[in-house]
Amino acid sequence: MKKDIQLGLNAAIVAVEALTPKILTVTSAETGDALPFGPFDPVRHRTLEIGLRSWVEAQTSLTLGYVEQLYTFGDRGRHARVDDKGPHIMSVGYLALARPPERTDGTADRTEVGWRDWYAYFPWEDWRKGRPAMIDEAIGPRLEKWSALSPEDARPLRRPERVQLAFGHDNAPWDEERVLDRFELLYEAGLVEEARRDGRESAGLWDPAPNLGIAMRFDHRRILATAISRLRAKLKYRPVVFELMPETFTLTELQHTVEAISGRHLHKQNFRRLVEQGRLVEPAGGESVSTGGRPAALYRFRREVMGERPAPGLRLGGRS
Amino acid sequence: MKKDIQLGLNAAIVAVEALTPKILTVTSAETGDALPFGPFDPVRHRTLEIGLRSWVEAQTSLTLGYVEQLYTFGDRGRHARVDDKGPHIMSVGYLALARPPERTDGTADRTEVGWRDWYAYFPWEDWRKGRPAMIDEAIGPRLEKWSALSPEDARPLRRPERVQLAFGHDNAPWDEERVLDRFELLYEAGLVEEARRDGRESAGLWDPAPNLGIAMRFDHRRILATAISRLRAKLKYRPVVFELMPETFTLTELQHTVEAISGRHLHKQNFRRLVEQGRLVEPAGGESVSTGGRPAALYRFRREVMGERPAPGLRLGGRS
DNA sequence: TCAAAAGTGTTATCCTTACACCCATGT
DNA sequence: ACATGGGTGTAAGGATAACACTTTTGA
Repeated sequence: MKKDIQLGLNAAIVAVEALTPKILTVTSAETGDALPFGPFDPVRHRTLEIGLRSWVEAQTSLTLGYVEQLYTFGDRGRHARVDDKGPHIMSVGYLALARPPERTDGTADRTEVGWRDWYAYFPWEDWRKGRPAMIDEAIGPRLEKWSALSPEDARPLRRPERVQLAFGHDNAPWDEERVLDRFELLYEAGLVEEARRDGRESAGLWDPAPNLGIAMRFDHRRILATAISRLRAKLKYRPVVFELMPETFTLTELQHTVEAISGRHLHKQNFRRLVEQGRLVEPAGGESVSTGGRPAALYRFRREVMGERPAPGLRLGGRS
Repeated sequence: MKKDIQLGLNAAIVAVEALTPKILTVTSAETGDALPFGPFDPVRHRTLEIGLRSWVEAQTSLTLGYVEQLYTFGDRGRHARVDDKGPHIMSVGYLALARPPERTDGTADRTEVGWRDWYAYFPWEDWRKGRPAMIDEAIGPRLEKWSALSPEDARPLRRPERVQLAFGHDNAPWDEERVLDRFELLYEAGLVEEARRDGRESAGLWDPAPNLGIAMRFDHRRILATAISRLRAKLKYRPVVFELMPETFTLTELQHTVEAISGRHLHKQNFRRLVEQGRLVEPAGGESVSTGGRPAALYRFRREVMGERPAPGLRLGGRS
């Protein structure tokens, strides 16, 4: 006996302003923060992506540029308490990139649409000023404890390895792309609010850690983690940063944008050489209105690279 | 007015035997080749992946190891003639890896389940013996013509650039990961049977090219192209090859497997150094039963790497 | 002894990383 | 003149790509 299903679309819409990566959220007093969500109506829209663009534009008066499908979730129990009665709702997650926000007018209701620093949801992901202290203070010890509870429990890997790989303890390197792995660990260990809310407190140790990021509705923080992972990875082999930049920009602005997304600090010259060797930009003429120092030259994206090289991106190397 | 939807799951199940990459297909006289397909029943299965594993095991008596979600298609018109009446069917594509097939018994009916060389569907993708002649003979000229029809039509890129990037004409390098891009070009240009069948003959030039691979049902060949692209890419940063290998193997067997998947010929020593430096394998003791020459040492996968390095894979370089 | 496949050694080259230093502008 | 950010030169170390050659087996 087949059962019919309803499909929802979730969008992680990203923009970078000055030094902060921002994500479009819908907040209401009752339910907290959520990603924009809309139903998919197969009668009105030919493809999922068309459906997504359509309601996003209607709700936020924002035109999306780059859009990419992330993942489809069919997990029962996504919607907190399961009753197994109503229609089954599945959801497809999307990543979308937008130009810096002017101001986004929310929809009516008592909900509020706005841009928020994504590191508010993942404070441990921002390494631009060095390794965040909370990793060694709040997260590390608690994950060690959880890890010791049943170290042989092996799904993909055994717990100690997972923790070490994800958070780079014991001089293992930090891999900024593993945003999702890290969030999943914290969830499984019961260290984020979502875990308790979903009734997993018994699984881990519900040892209330101070401020492991703001929680989101349903599994939206998981979708956001997927989006960040994907974006951080894609940066390196496809020129997606430019979807987030204005028409012309300085090299430092470009670097700051990449740093905001990847959460790492980058070496100035090496970054510039990368951009230059990759022939990703061309001089746009003119100089920026200086912000305190010497005025910077303006550049624009060289769209031609997309037709020249196989994988034009910013091959940021290991550290620094 | 929301309309309910039915969800189907498609699996591209891959195994490599000797020198050929194989894909599990379901063939019937009426409908031709198809990927294994099953409905998703949200009542019986908690997640999509569980649902997939369940019917694959039931139908093919094959236990899947590695499974990865590829993409969700909601395109109307996927199922050839649209009537807009029946339930709307969407499908989620999966990539799965299996050990070399012993023999897979088909389901009853008049359909036949079997393993087929994936290059039967994409003959232009096998570069192990050099650039396939059909690219310059059959494909090149026809795509040039199509490209010239409306060179300014720009979706992602303009046609000439797309063709050059995808097929590497004019000394542009061949990127073995762009399997999907290439198939989409051929489809848009009306050079594969699926295009004509879907009623797109007018769009391109229906200039019957000889044997551009065997067609598949619905958009299954597109899903397969996505699977190959993903697998070829993943090979390079995650140790997925070993999901396709027996417990112990020789380095040459490993190389042949990688070559079968990536469709390229690899340099022997460089490949070995890569494997060694990556610390991906360890000696298993013993030697292979020799097949005509000097017996080779046996190795096994070192699972520990997954816990040691961030992206353990076979970073196959540019060419050779 | 010859074919067939296994298994090294070595070099030129490029890319990555990290040094440290100079330049142009506003206050 | 000095603070602030913009903008280079260059050298050490490592990874890559390509060279050709030796070794061990079975027939």
